[in-house]
Amino acid sequence: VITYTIVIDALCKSGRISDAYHILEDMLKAGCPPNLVTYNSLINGFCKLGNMSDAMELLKQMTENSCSPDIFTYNTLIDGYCKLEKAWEGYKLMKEMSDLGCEPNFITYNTLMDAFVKAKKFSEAFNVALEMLDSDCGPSRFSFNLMIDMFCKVGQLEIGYELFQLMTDRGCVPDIYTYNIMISGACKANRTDHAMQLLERMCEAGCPPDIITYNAIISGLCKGCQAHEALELYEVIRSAGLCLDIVTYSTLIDALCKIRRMDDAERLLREMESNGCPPDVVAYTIVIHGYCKANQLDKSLEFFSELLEKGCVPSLITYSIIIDKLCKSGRVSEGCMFLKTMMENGVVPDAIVYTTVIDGLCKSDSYKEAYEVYKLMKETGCAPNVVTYNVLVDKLCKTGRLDEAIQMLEVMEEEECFPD
RNA sequence: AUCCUUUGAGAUCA
Repeated sequence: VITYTIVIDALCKSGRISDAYHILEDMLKAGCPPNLVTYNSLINGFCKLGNMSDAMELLKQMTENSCSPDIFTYNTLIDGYCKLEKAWEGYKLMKEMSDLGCEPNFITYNTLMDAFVKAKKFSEAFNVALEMLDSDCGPSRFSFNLMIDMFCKVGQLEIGYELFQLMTDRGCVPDIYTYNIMISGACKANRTDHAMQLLERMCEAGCPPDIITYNAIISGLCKGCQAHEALELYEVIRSAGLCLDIVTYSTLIDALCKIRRMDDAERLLREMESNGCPPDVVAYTIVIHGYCKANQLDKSLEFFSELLEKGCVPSLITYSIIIDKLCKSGRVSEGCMFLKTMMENGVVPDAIVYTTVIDGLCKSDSYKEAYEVYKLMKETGCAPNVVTYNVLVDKLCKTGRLDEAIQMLEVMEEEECFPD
């Protein structure tokens, strides 16, 4: 059995699921009954391929063969659902296993929390965190890191700090992830002062900052309009013996763009190239955005071509930035054309690009066309957000079409999109 | 045999 199981697991991990399944059939024929681990390995194989129906089928089959699923089985299945963005199915399965007398462990909770956070379902994630803390599953350092991160992401720094204390009390030693998560959280909440304190604290705790730590701080400083301070860190990083990575460079380039030092930004882009760190889409997009803000659309378009020449694939954000600038430079029809090109290149528009175009059309007095785009976005299953409605309502109000504006507010209410 | 967490780019507003 062990030999068979090892082979099955290896086949599953290299994606050869049907071969693995044949071995299971051979085992059954040869009168060598698969054990729990055999089934778990195969279920994991199906789950990793996103084939939940076959995975669930195996769950049934193993039960019939008097092999009861254990915590590994359920965790594997829950993770399978989570990776398919069906965290709710995973959550239901957790309740089910609990009812069947198999208590979830910290891995079960970690899996679900991570999935809910990635789907931005924070209240659900919060709920799972509470269930975990209430249980006696003994959350791991990993669990605490996940929880702290999710509270930081919703701006609840204080809870993050409390959890930091709690984990220490429970004998979990904070690691570099913990510190980086908290530093990034503090930076995002515009508390670079806290971030700096944490930086000192981690050094004292014998956990030296890494490039990710500095990247987080640089990004925080840039957001707080302290681009100059961010640029000073360049030297600090060097003297700490760390290498700048692609994120450091892009963040610094963004800082330079924000203070309109486009020449320096461009120089740094060239420098990263010669330092063996070739710019990616994000780096190019930052420069493109910088030139847009500096009213040099021609330069932006030059960098757009360069990006294509270098074999980078423009992202939704790259397109959005150029579309926005085209619209705002009175070249709305070109903006619309660009949107079309983008879609032809297989990039699926989101609410932000649609809103960008709608805004462009509104501002060029083409409410009718704007409304057409709004309808199109709804037809394609893209939900308009508050900003979309703000743009439309603003235009209606400014042109004295108050009745239609009020109607629009009613639509918002129907869609549970609440005015801000 | 199961989770693998932290850092960079986009839209409205007097």
